[in-house]
Amino acid sequence: MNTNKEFVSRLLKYRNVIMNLKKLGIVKVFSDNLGDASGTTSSQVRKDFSQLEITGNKRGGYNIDHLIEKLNSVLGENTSHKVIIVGCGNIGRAMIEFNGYHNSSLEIVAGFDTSQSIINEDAAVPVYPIEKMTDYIKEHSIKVGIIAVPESAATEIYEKMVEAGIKGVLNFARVHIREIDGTFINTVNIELQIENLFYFVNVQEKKNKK
Amino acid sequence: MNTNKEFVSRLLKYRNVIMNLKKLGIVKVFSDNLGDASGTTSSQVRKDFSQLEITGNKRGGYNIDHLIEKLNSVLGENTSHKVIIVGCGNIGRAMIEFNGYHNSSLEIVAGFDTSQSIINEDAAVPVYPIEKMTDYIKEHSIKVGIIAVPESAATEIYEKMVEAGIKGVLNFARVHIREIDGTFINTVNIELQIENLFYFVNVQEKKNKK
DNA sequence: TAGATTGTTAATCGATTAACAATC
DNA sequence: TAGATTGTTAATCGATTAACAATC
Repeated sequence: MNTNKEFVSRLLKYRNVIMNLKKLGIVKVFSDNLGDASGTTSSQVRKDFSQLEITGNKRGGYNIDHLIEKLNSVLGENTSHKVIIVGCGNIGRAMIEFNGYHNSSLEIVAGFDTSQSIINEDAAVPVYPIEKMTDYIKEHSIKVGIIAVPESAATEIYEKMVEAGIKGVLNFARVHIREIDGTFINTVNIELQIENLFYFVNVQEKKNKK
Repeated sequence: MNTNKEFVSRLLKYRNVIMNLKKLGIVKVFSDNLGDASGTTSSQVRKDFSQLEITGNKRGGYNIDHLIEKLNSVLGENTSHKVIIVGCGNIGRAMIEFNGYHNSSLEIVAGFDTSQSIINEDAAVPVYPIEKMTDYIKEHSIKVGIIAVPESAATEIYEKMVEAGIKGVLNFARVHIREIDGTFINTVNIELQIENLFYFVNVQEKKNKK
């Protein structure tokens, strides 16, 4: 079975769309609709489902409850995912607040920082000094962490996290971190995304002028 | 020539790495090092350069100044990119602040929101009521915008932005937005990334237990 | 039934990788 | 020279797409 990142991300998108449809009272869905809503094609949807041995009805599409059940058994129940965050500057703090009122699957349970002025161990989401990170990860069996520190510190923090037992990292720093065996890194590089957009916008603009 | 997103993103990464090397006083770089630092392979680097007709020296690698010049001519100078942001809640505000002290290529010039309490037209980065968005985009010829509104509002905002003249959008909302012809959307879905990590971490954990 | 949609196979496509001759 | 690295070609790989028979 195909198990790459893109495949899993598509499955997560499908589930997300389906959950929204369910809220609207919809009972069945066609590969065509699901493709549109997920930004892919009907072929792709059917192919993916086929790999998971999810079957539909030749004319009636896919039953939503059935889909959810199957997707959950592959993806795991969409329960809350406890996560810590290192670096509680702008992005870090935004993530913590985002966390609070958005009823998502993501639950940030603690933050860590070096700056004395940011530390607040009594907040709803406590922010501890970085020295306490290793113990916290071990005590709470944290498996996934977010890195929101400056690029110069990212690799070092990553290594410390992994040493303490973290297996997955979402990296907001603007450096490439080399994955340690048995761990996973997803990188979100906002500036790169913006620069990427400008490239395509500019190229098109030049074309149009011709 | 190859012009997909991944290709352009690699070029941007190369430039970023090279700029850092230059700061360190380094004059030439090998495809091997550049691959490592960008999270790709030496083959890929040489292939990419070959497509851009960037040449190195059979034993001496690539001259950094030469590389920067060539990359700039393809990617455009890395000057400041003026951007607006719609939705100034948590993520939006974080982006605005991030913007301030990080000397990056990204410059957020204005924010827009519907919430009266957030609006502040006199701030360093002013936040206007959403009604003023269209005029602002036209007056300042803004080409790229960030969407940081709840998913229910994302598509509508996108369409308004495009109508006003925006060509590229960075989307933080958790929905797939269908691209209007001639425009570009990059999506950053943080929750999806986290869920994606948990999937792989969990799969591995199960494997290890066996 | 006629029409629509699935499920699956084969074709396509393009990106990545490997390999190695050229050459500094 | 010997060794290292580029530049390019060909091979590989896998994901996506297209197509259509099966069937509800």
